[in-house]
Amino acid sequence: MEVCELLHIPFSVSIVGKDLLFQHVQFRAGQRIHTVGQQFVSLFIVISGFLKTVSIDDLGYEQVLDFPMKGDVFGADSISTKRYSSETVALSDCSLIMLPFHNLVALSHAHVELENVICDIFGRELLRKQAMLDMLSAPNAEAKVARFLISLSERYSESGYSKTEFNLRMTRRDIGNYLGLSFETVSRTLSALNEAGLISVDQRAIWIKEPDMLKRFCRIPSCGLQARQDRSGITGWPRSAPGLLVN
Amino acid sequence: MEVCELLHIPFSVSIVGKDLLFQHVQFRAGQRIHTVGQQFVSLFIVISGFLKTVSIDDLGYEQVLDFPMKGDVFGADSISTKRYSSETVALSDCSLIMLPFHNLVALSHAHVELENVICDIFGRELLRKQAMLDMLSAPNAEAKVARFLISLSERYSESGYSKTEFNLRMTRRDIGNYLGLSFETVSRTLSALNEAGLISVDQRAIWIKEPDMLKRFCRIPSCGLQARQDRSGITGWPRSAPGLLVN
DNA sequence: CGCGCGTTTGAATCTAGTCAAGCTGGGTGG
DNA sequence: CCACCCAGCTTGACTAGATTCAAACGCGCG
Repeated sequence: MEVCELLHIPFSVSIVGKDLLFQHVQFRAGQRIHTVGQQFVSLFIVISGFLKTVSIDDLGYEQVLDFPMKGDVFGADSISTKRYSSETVALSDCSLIMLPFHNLVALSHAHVELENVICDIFGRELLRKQAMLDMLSAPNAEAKVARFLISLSERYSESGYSKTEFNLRMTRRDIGNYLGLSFETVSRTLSALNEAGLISVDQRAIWIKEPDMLKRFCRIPSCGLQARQDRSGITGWPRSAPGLLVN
Repeated sequence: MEVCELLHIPFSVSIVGKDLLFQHVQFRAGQRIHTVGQQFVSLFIVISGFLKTVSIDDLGYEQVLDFPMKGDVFGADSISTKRYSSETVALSDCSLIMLPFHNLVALSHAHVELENVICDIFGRELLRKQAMLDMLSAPNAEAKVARFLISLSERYSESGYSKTEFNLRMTRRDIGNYLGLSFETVSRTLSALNEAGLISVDQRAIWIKEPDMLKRFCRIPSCGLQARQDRSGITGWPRSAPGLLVN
């Protein structure tokens, strides 16, 4: 079953042939898959292409929430509200599978082995949000951008692309909005990482030259400054490794 | 059924009497409910008391994720990983209900009307994370703290406490870590809001004097500066209300 | 009473935001 | 085919706002 394949979950033979329940849909770059306020009907799985999902508050301010790509599920954050709370736009031509949530629930009734597929989808969504929190809570701009690049790198490699060379599909502005930075800062930070020899940047093209170095930047700011989390409550110490003190 | 009551969800008579499946547990202030790496067995519902959940990365850096209180469910972010990815500590004496996840799943098999209880729990968790993202993505310290206070206020009022007068149960340091600010900035910002007459602060005691004013601070910085989201991509315009432009 | 933790407040520093100017590359129309 | 345009990107200069370091105060507790 194609769906299971994309999600990397095991599937049993009993459900082979149910593919017809879920239809494929194609979108061109720039098209909107769903909009805010629209009634929630289905989840989407990305087969190919790149997208961005944006929440828009009552005052019209936008906040980029995610950049779905191959194998990702989106729309899950609207399950509880029954209406989409965000909109997602195709950044490139892309093809998706629609998973009408109703069908999914029905299927999981009929096939007990699918029970945890729903849990799994939710779990993914939670992990996704957690990852985003990690980026936003990074100590400074360098760490945020570094984490963003590492995260992209890992997701690309999971989808079978190169882990070290890829193209950014979104604008600096989108990245900045996503990370809570101005787009100038994103641009400057990329230049700085380039200058430092950790990566190579040419417009949208990224080449991660020193992944390990870059990973170190995810925590420790460049100039040897303290990481921001030093401020965190050290309540609950000592931890398992008593030798390693964060301060 | 007490569980349903706490979660504000309807319950049918068919499940009355199943309470015994879920046991109550008490904790004293400072005790740890679960720790990182421990095997995931159950969710917890807060009956009374206040807690904080903290994630701890491989380097020992802490990040406050949540401050659960009456009616909140915690532990849900560990369902997919099978191990707790965070730890939660009691900030005051508190009593909880344990919901062994396995039992919950079994129950939902037996009683179809419970089907969406699980969805509901996940939905709450997603909304919680979204709320946290909103705070972290706020344009500046004032907005973050204002949103934090408003959010607390709403949660208190949902639990039957006063919406305008309450005690902070966590330290400035915890708040700072949660919001991505230094604890000095938190303290200063509270003082500034106090000075401005919007709230009254005395150590842990908070009194929200001008809720509406405070809510305005959630978006618009004090000195009439631009909101940070101005930077966001304005891709996808025009929106439904073409008159309202964010810029 | 004195110790320690949490809090407040001050002063200096520095990061990231803002404003502005110039560059690049892709697409359009003359 | 070339010139133009425009959105996106880069870079510089200045500044507002947050962090850092430091000192002092209040409060609870042994």
